[in-house]
Parts: sequence; C-alpha cells; structure tokens
Amino acid sequence: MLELAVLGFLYDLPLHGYELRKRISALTGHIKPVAESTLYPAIKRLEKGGLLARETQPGSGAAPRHVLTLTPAGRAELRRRLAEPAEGEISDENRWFTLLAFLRHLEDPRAQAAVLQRRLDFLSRPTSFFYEGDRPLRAEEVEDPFRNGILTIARATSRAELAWLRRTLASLHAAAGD
Amino acid sequence: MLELAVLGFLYDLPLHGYELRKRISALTGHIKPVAESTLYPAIKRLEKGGLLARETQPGSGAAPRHVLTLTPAGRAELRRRLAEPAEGEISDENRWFTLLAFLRHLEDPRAQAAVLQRRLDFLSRPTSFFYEGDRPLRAEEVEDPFRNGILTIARATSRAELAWLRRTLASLHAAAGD
DNA sequence: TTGCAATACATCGGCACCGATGTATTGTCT
DNA sequence: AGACAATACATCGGTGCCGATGTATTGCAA
Repeated sequence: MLELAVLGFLYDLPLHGYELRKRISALTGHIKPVAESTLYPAIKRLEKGGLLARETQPGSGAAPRHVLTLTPAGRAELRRRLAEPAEGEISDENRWFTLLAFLRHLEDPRAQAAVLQRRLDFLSRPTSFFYEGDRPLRAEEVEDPFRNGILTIARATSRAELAWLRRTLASLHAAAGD
Repeated sequence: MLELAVLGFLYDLPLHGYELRKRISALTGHIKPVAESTLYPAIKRLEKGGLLARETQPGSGAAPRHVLTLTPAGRAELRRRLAEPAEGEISDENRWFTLLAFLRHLEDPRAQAAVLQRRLDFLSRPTSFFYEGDRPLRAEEVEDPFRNGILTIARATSRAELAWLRRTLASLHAAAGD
C-alpha cells in the first residue's frame, strides 16, 4: 500500500521524501497515518530495487533535499502492480482505494476495466461477516444491533460501489470501442 | 485487530485454536485472511500476558486440542479495549468493524454509546482523500473517474453509517433512560 | 532572545505478520 | 490400498512497521 502510493505519486512528478509524506498523509492519513520511520525505509527499499533514483539538491529547506525520480523500471513496476494487483488489493477497501487513486496511470481502458472487473467479481460473491453453518446471514437475521450495523453499512457500501463499477465499466468499454 | 477478535470470541465461550481460526476467518477472512502462523503466536502472547488459559484436552480430533478460556484479567481487558479503543480502531473501517462485532460485550449502553459517538465524530470531520491546498475536494470537482469513484463510494458509506449511528445512538440513549 | 513549530532527513530496537515447512491423526473418496 | 483433504498444532526466518530518538536549519511568535 505504501510502496504503491510512493510509486503512484512519483509517476506524475519527482518529489522529495517530505513532500511525498504530506501527499500520502492527505490521501490515506485520516484512515491510517503513515510514520516517517516507515516511509524512509520504504524509499530506500525501492531505491535499492532500482525503481527510483535520488538526486541530492542542497539549499531551500533545512536538511538537503533528496529529490526522488522513478526510473523506467519503476514506471514499469507501477503499471505492473496496477494491472496485476494481489488479491488483498482487491478485497481490502483501504488498499483498493490506494490502487484506485493511481489507476489512471494504466492508460489502456481495457486494462483498467479488467481491474475494476476483479473488484466487481469480489463484491458479487455472496459473503457475509456472520454465518449460520455455511449459510451467510442477512442483516435482518442478526439481532445484535452492532453486528446488524456492520451488515447494514457493508450492504450500503457494496450497493454504491457496484453501481459505480457498472457505470464506469460501461464508459470504459465505450472508450475502448467494445 | 487479531487479538481483539480472539478475546471477543472467547468472551462468549471457550474454544480451541483451530475453531477460533475458523470463526475469525468467517468474520474478516474475506477482507484480510488470517494466517495460522499469526494466530498461534498471538494466542501465546495473550496467554503469556495472563489474559487466557489453556487446558489440553486429548482425544476427539487429530492433535490434542488446547481449549482456551479467558481469565478474569482477559475479560476485563476485552472490556477495556472495547471501551477505550485506539484512534486506529475508530478510523480504520476494518478494525472498526471488528470492534463493532464485539461491542455488545460492553453491556452498559452509555459506554456503548460513547464508542459510537467517537466514530460519529470521526465521520463528521470534513476530510477528503484529495485536496487543493488545504481545501478538501468534493467528488464533483475531481475529474479522474477512479478518484471520483473513491469519493463517491466513501460518501455513500459515510451517509449510510451516519444514519445507522444516529439511529442506534438514539435507541441506546433511550435504553439508558437519557 | 528564548522557544517552538515546521522542514528534512535518518537510525535503531522491538515486535507483529507471513510463507514455508513439519508432525500426526482421522475420514473420505477412488 | 493409496491419495488427499481436513483437523490441530507448532516453529523459523525474513521482513515490514512503528515509536523513540537524533541532527540540523529556518522562521515566527512570545
């Protein structure tokens, strides 16, 4: 999730770590804050993997800035991660949102549609948080008001997202000329 | 999140690790699968902390079962974690849902209401995933269809959850005689 | 002028998580 | 008879995450 965000933001333009941190905080910070002690090692990892290069730029701020630029390998890697997301990227809303935030970088509407389709398939599978044996329970069958809330909210989210997915898939298919 | 689920399930009745795993998988497994190699160390941790006790029960299955029971300290700890959740439990939907799944164990409707109120406050804060300077952008202002989707879906979820929160808070206050 | 917040980076130790792998038994399908 | 899934636990190495802490500068407010 973190690495995807780093690659995603740098795909647009080179940034230094601190600026990157502010952008990631704005994107997902209200849900799950990003610690500096997580970001800087992540940058180092990506650098060691040849996905980004750093150029030290003195002046302007306090400590010398390290401006980070994606290498061609880094650009390819972002596109790969967007086109072939792990199952967790599809099922976990937090990670899915991060992926969505950068999906435009995939350019090919067919590839974008394929990713949305995976999320649609996931949301279409009949799953619940609560079961009676193997049978998923509906909200109406759950007496506990808090567990009922989980199902009520999840259903509303699912409905809204499915509608959006279908709408967006239609316009992507139109764009691709299908 | 994992520890909370363990404590939550055992609050109802003693279970062995394997059964615990199945219940946790049913609860959150479709979002984020739980690995055995994460569960067993977590059980050990809680045991070492004096929150649960294990009783070896031979027979029945394959390997001898370790039936896990919450100690009084474990029961108190669950109530404490439910009553005083960390900020991440409030902001992260996955963790919030886990908390909701066991909030009934808190019994006192006033304490339950206080927790729901924290979530309501969080959802009421004007935040976005995208900003222009400091100003949060509305869905209508975001051209990228995927980022627009994030805001559209988040708004629908938020609306549904706020309605549920207000409804449930009202009935909790009624139950508490406020 | 003293102090604090913001800018900008970095390290370290502890710990949680996970995939891989191992052990052993029961039940079922072929 | 043999294969395989399910039951039931456990360990180990690698790695990512995080809080605490450190360094150094700029700029604003008390």
